Amino acid sequence: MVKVTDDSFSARIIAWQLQNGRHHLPWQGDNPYYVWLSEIMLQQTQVVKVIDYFNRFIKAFPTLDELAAADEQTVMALWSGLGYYNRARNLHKAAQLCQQKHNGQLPDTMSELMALPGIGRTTAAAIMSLAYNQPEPILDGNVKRVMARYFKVAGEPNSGPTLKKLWQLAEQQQTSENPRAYSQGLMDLGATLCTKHQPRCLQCPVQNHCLAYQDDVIEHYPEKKKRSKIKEVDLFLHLSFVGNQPQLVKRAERGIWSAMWFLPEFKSKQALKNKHPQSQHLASLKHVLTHRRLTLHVFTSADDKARQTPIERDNLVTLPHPTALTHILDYYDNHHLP
DNA sequence: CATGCGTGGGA
DNA sequence: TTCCCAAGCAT
Repeated sequence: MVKVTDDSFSARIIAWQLQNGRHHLPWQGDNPYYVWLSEIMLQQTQVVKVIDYFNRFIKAFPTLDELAAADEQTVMALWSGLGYYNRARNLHKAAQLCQQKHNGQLPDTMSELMALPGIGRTTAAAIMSLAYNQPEPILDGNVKRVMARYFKVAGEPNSGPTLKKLWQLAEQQQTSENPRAYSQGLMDLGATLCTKHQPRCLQCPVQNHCLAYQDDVIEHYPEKKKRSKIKEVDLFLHLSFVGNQPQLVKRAERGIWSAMWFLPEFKSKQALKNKHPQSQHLASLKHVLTHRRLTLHVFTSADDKARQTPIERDNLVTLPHPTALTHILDYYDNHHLP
């Protein structure tokens, strides 16, 4: 079955990856723990942002064993600022399950991987191909974009029928030749050449057979994602201090910033005023999430405004907290220091 | 199948 | 300013 010339899609992707792809990302290699951790961090997040978090994380937890042995607060604290915090909780749970069920190792089959919390088909397939070099097709945002253009796949990319087509195409193109380079190549291509805006088609290794390129409709594929309506939400928050430390409470297990430490929240201004009659309005800050547009109405006690030193934040290093907390504290410092 | 779940950067 | 979305998954 030796082909003299292999002009297939996968062969071109692999050749391009080996020559032009990324080879020095800190998680690249055959360490399944590194690959897994990076894949979780990279869900809906960009590489440039993940690198620092990844390096800090493996410094604190160099192995799966050490992650499993850590307490959840420490794990989540290292996730602070990265968003989608249930990823961190699921990661920690999954590490403990690996110890209970898989002798402390990350499993190497699709079904076992997908049985772990936080791992779906794409993440499992990424681990299979990148860590174990097994031929398993991935379909992340990059691959969806590449496939949708190359094969001119119409339809909203996350709708059932379109997803089915894209998965079929991903399966058809999958190769057993060099699964690691192939998966990495698809992602590298999507991230560096086949970008959403201004794709660099002239440098693309599969430009010759790309249907969207041939018809000059690259910018129309894939279709735009359907977006659910963003709701406006008002939060009423109370900022107080003991010494220089902001007083925080752990949020509920469900909802936005679940189980994260934040300012005490009230259902209304009236409820806040009832509990803290002396408090005064400090500011109303906007904070936008994917599906919510938050207005953070922050109230603080009059006496607090006499503070002359910056807020003590050392305790925040070990407390899981959302970025919004940092923004509020920054605002306070910027308006109350001499 | 629709919705919930962060954040920051680019156009 | 506003919109879009980046290596998705759970419910």
